[in-house]
Amino acid sequence: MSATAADKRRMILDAAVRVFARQGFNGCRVSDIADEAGVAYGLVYHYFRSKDEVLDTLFLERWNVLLEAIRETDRQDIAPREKLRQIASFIVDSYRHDPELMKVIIVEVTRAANSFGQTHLAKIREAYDLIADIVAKAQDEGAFKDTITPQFAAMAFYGAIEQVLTGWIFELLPQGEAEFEQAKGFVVETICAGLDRAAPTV
Amino acid sequence: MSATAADKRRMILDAAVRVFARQGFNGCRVSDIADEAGVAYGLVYHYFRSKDEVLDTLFLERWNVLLEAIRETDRQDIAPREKLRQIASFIVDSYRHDPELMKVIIVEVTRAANSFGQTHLAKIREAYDLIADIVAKAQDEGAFKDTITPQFAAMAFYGAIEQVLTGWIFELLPQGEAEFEQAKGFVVETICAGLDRAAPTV
DNA sequence: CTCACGATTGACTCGTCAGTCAATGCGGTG
DNA sequence: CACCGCATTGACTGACGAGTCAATCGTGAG
Repeated sequence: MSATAADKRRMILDAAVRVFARQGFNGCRVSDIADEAGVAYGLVYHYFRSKDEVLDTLFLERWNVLLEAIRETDRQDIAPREKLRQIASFIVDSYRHDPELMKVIIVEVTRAANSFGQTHLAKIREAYDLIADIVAKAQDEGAFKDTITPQFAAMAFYGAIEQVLTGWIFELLPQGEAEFEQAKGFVVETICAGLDRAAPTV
Repeated sequence: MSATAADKRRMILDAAVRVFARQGFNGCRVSDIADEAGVAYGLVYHYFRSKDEVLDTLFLERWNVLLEAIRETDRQDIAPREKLRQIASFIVDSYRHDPELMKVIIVEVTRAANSFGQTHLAKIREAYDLIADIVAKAQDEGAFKDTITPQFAAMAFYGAIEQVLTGWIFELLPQGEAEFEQAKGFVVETICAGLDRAAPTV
């Protein structure tokens, strides 16, 4: 029994991740993806309308998982700091599990968001808004000080994590199991200390 | 008297900033740059070896200014927190002064270090290292706690700022004079509170 | 066994651009 | 004025690569 239809589609997506990570979205040919997947050129166009749609699909697939993870975290009855820790954890684990996919999402999609559809921007904004909501709620409850707007806090939080991933992606930071765990703690410790009510407001 | 030779080169660079910001590096033609500059197609190749070299030049020009600003800040005999504040200030002001150029640098270069020469990575790393040095020195002096490695701290700091700029660039955050000033304070307050010795280590 | 239909193939088309180059303009110099 | 050398022009070329499509394969139903 050979690969079924759905499998081929998956193979193309997985191959695309490797190719995009290696050569960049603009630096690769559709034929590179087909070759990497061990599939004929035309089959890519059987499953996807265009090269763009392949990238879109990868992004949406993963980003929706992230959004769901954030919502799930927010549903729990735990301290705001713990929520942020779970989110940081999830993102770092996503990188640990599939660094190439995260590289594509961080490096290629942001750039693409510029040129193609605003669709992605809306999705990305959803994540920021969810994080901002968590911060806003924490401020209402008095857990976080309210001298920083939730929007800025969300940006600082997400930006810090993303930059650490970027450091790993471009080998500007050493990476390994120890660093992954360390990073979760560092990011949350740093950002939350700054947001915490107990922190001195300078 | 019409524009001199050096002026034309400058005009091409300035036009490139506008075009790259509007259409992205990959989404524009060299002829778009020439048109925007009000100059013949071939002249671009008189001053630059290739389309890539135009982007390279823009990036290096600006990044070297940033590096010099960081070094100058570090030379002063002021508290580490004040140093970070000056750096954040410089970056935000760079955006205020020329948002299109910063957009190009952040979106097309920093995030594209992948496809682009590794040359840029070395330059980018220099900035991170300078910031990390400031943090390391602060830890030695006991001003910052040493539970966070200087490298991570540098990433968190730079990442937080860059993400705020990205928010402005993609209109995910409101921008204006007030926001620019606010942002400087927020980023430094948040990150430094987390790094400060006085902050609770969780 | 045969038909039908989706899966699969890869050669081909067709537009798009980066980069070239021969021709022309123009300011300075002797 | 005559000449030189750099600045400037824009039509042209050659490569490249996204997307098309007609032909072939494989399989499940009748």
